[in-house]
Formats: sequence, C-alpha cells, structure tokens
Amino acid sequence: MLNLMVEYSENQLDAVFQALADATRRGMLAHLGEGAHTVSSLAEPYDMSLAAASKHIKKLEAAGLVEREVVGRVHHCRLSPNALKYASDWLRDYERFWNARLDVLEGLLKAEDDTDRNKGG
Amino acid sequence: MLNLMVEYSENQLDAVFQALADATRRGMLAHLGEGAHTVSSLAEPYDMSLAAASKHIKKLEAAGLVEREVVGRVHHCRLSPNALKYASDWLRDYERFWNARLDVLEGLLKAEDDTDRNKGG
DNA sequence: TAATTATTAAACCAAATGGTTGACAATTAA
DNA sequence: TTAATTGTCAACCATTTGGTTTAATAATTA
Repeated sequence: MLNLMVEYSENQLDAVFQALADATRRGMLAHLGEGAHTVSSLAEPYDMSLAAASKHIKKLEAAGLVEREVVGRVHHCRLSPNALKYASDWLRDYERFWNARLDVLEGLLKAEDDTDRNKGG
Repeated sequence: MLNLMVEYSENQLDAVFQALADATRRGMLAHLGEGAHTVSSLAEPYDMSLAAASKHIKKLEAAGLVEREVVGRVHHCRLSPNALKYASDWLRDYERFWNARLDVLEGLLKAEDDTDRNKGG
C-alpha cells in the first residue's frame, strides 16, 4: 500500500526526527540558517555547559543535519540540508497519501449526507 | 531573522517530532492511512504486548496525530492530519529559508570559481 | 450472573536522554 | 615557555522511554 512511495531508512528517519524533537537543537539549526557557526557561538545563547551544547551538535551531526570542519582548535559547523530534505520528503509523501484518503472519506460522507437530505426532504 | 516565518509552538513541535521518531509509531500512522483501526488491530503487526502498543497510540494522540472514538468497548483510531501538517509546514519553512541561504552561498562559490578560471586561463 | 473481550492502569526494569563537573589534548597568544 | 582558549571525553546523576507483567475496568455474550 505504501509501495508507491519512496523507501525510507527507518534508522535515518529515527535519527532525524529525534534530532528535531528538541527545541535547543531546532534553535541551533535556525542559527545555522544564517551561516556557519563555531561550537561556542552555537552554544552561547543557551543556559547550559559547553559540553551539553557539544552533545546536541554531535546529535545533529549524527542525523546528517550538520557538517563540521575543524580548523585549528575551532570547529566550524554548517547546515547540511540533505537529511532535512529526507524528513521533509517523508512528511510530504505521507501528507499526499493521507490527504487523498481523507478526500475520498469526505466525498463518501458528503454523498451520505445528500442521501439523507433526499430521504428527509 | 525567522520573523518572516510562521510561529510554531516549541511544545507541539517537540511532541510531533518525538512521536515521529519511532518506527512502530510511524508504522501505525501508515496503517491509519488506510482508514480507521481499533487499538488491537493497530497493535497486531507488532511483536509487543497490547499495553505497549496502547502506549504508542497514546503518544500519537498526545501529539495530535491521531484521534480516538470510543464505541462500546472498542476504541477506533483515525488519522488527524493537522499535527502532521504542522510539522510538515515547519520543515517546509526551514527548507525554503535554508535553501535561499544556500543558493546565495552557491552563487558566491560559483563567482569565486569564475574568478579563478579567469586568473588561471 | 458468570465468562469473555477490549483496553487501560500500575508497578517495575533496562537503556537512552539531557544535563552536570573535572580532566584532558590541541592550538594560539603572551 | 607559560598561559589562555576551544572543544571533547569520561564519569556521574535524574528523568524519560519503551518494554514487561499483573491487575483493574468496562462492555458484551452466554
């Protein structure tokens, strides 16, 4: 039934959605939308230790949402939108699929309603 | 910088992405795409207790992805695509935002490349 | 009324999560 | 060389997660 749809790796979807399920990490992604940031600059807005922020970034990296380039002692992070597209495509696929089903359902309900009206009228 | 974008509730995004970050729950959503299912029928494909499946369904419900109608002793679950649209819209917003930034970056890199070619040629 | 069915609730467990601190390695600056 | 900066690692802690099992509850059926 889902054979029409692209196949997605469960593990990758797990990792991406899990990474997105945290406001700190979503905030970091938003900042990375402006351009590359170092680990400390990404951590700065948050009321947590650098180590904690570093863990968040590692999780974004593991999900494929962020890439890192080490220059000297500074780690530059930038967005890597492929994984994001992955999740987005999955959602879009499901939305299309479900909306189609719901349209059918809506049509059936409307038809039923019309029948009722004719009976009652 | 994100002021152009719709505002999203962090809690709702947490709940939705968290709900989507599990293959069992994504599978249940896929089955619900076919139409309504009872709790036991949703649980049937999975190698886990009914209680465990029931917890998954509760989480989908809490995220607003699933609605439940109790008829006698059976609980009928159906898709409620609003929350899904919520997450999908968020991703789409970010994608647009990021792609715009990346297009600029790509343009800059291309321009640089052209300069190099002129220098080198 | 008693048994069966559909589902949740409660108590428990192991593993994962999100945080802390302190030590460490590497790089840069004085 | 010494000191400061950038970031990770390891150990630890409390809470959440995803599962179990054993009741409990509510609705049907016999």
